[in-house]
Amino acid sequence: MSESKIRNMEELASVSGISRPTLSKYFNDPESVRASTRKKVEAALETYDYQPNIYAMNQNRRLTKNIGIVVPYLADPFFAEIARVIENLVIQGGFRPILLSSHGGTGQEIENLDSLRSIRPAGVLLAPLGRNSDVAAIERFCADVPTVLFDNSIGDLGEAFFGLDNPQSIKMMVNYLFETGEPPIFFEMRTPTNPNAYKRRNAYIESMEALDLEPKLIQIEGDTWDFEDIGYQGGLEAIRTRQLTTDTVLCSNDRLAIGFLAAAYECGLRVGSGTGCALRVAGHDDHPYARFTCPPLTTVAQDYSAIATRSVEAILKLIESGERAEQRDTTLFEGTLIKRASA
Amino acid sequence: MSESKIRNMEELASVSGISRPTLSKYFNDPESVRASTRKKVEAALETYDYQPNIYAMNQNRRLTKNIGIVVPYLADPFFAEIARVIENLVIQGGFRPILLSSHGGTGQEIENLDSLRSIRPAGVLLAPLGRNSDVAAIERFCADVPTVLFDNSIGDLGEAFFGLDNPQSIKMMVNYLFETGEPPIFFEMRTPTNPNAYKRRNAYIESMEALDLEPKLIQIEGDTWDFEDIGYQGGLEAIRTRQLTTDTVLCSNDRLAIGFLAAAYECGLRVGSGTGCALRVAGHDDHPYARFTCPPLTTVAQDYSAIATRSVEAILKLIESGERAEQRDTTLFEGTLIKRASA
DNA sequence: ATCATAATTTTACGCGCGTAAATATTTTAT
DNA sequence: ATAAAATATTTACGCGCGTAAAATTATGAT
Repeated sequence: MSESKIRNMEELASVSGISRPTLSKYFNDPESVRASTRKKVEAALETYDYQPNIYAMNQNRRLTKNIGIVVPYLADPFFAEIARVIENLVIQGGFRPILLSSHGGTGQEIENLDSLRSIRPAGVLLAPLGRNSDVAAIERFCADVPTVLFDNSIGDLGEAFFGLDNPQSIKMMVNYLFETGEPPIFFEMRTPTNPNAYKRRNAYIESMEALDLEPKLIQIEGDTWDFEDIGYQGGLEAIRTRQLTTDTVLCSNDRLAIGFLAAAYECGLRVGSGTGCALRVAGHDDHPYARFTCPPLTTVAQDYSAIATRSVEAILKLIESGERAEQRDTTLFEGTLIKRASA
Repeated sequence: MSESKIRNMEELASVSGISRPTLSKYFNDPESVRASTRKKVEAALETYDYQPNIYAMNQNRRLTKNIGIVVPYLADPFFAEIARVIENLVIQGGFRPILLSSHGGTGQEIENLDSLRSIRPAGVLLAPLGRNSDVAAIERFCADVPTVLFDNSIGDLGEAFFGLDNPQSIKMMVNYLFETGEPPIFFEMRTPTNPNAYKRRNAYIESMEALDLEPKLIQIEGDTWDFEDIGYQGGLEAIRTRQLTTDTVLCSNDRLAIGFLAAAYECGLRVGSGTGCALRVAGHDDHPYARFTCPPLTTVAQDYSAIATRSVEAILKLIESGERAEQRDTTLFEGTLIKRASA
């Protein structure tokens, strides 16, 4: 291994005996050159340690190998996890993932899209903020860049959408709670930041009415992404002002539930389905920490992996075909009931 | 706003009446041109909506405006939080953050560094995996790229290091626990992935000996980054096999503590410092969720913000000066005791 | 008004690679 | 062996911008 550094493709061409245009072709897609030349190139690459200048490459290519991934809030382990899976799939697909978090802010989301635009990505996977998204800005972005939405849909923006079937999952949970005890009251933010939350509220109401039960909502204030704290504060308030008209609470998501559990604990309410428990609490999403709450949280698991896989497949297909989808492919995955000790 | 799209700097030059080299200078640093020209450029920019091609810029600049940020595990909210703060500071500094997670894997860490190398960053902020890091690879990287380490130091690699003063923080916690009850047993992984853990172990032993107490360790197995699960499994085992020779447990970090709390709950052990409690549990790091465990977790807060701020300052200074540090600047911040209900 | 200084413009070249067209070579089929 | 098809090479140009040097213009203090 002489390891003499090579500065550009020209030099690699001379030492490998392969012409520069062919090398260019090789780096664009190794399969596009004859097997014998591929071998020669790879042999040279092993002794000479060179990699093409990514800026020069991308400046001239019609399409970069970049795929943007935008999530609303990376400090939320749910999004961190799904982003991790997506990143790996993107790399496997031969592309370079660019992960950006909107940190819960409209401005940041737009900046992220602008930032992505400036690197001319081949495609983008976007989990939008939802209610706080600048719809017009996203629409413009989707017009310019092939974009697949996940987790959270906005109108019919994007070439495809993959997410959870909220009506199904909430109905499943409501029915389960009703069958095993008192019907649930629904604990949520009054003005949620995210469309899924609205769908869940509506699904709760419909599920209750289908059971001939009266829906009851506890709607707490809060407009940040500190859901645990919002759930905690709101939980304290709800408990102290005796808003709990039933012993069963269904939280709109696990992070709210984690906060609510902390509030219940502080108020001395024992949570669980066993005897001696004052309250049952269920969440939604199967947050990575839901297994470790006290008691462990009954919830609905989203199929992370399916959402990630299908989203990546969709964007890769779009990129490969070079065309836009004739019609938006919307796929909703069913949730799975995860029974734990809390309800 | 005619909004006629402008394709390159040449065109902007003709419509703005400013020469292209001056425009180039402006985009490199708006402050470097005369105020009157700056105004003209910005006026043109408002009507013509143009932004320089980032690839062409970076191809020719000596230094890009990219700053890499590498954290060991982004699904850990601690790193997600600190990364978020760092990202913002980097943007404020006029640079473009590139956030990468090593996902707990040596291979990924090296890939991240290689990936960063290929985009020729002006500097890198690296929180290494620690024990699992490929030290030689990181050393080579540091030789090529100005790098500041944080959270976790490796030998004396990097131009600077900012992290927690583990001996101080652990001693503080041990003393607190001893003064308010029984001395703590130390709950940790046998082969931690991270140097801080070793420092904490040693600090625990020294702190106990300083108090003329016998250090006791519970060392559990596990080599992944699923600390909650490791703490949970290890906690179950420790409780069931009666390894707890005292009623006070100091966990090496909050994520282990979260798992341990779940185990204690499952075993029916009431945690807290009040009467009727069987166990006191303390953690370390002030994890974002530590406030919401049941009971809320007594822990040591790291000064996120100081670590982030100082790290960014250091890398910006290095970049600006264009020189390497004469000697490594190592700064350890003191932890703050956060008293909650768990101990 | 005068001059020294600072900023800008002009001109020109280079960065590393993509890509197209024409030509040459290799592979595959007959 | 020979022709047809596939692949590689040669040549040449362009991408959008950084940057250096020299010439020009604007600025600000006296």
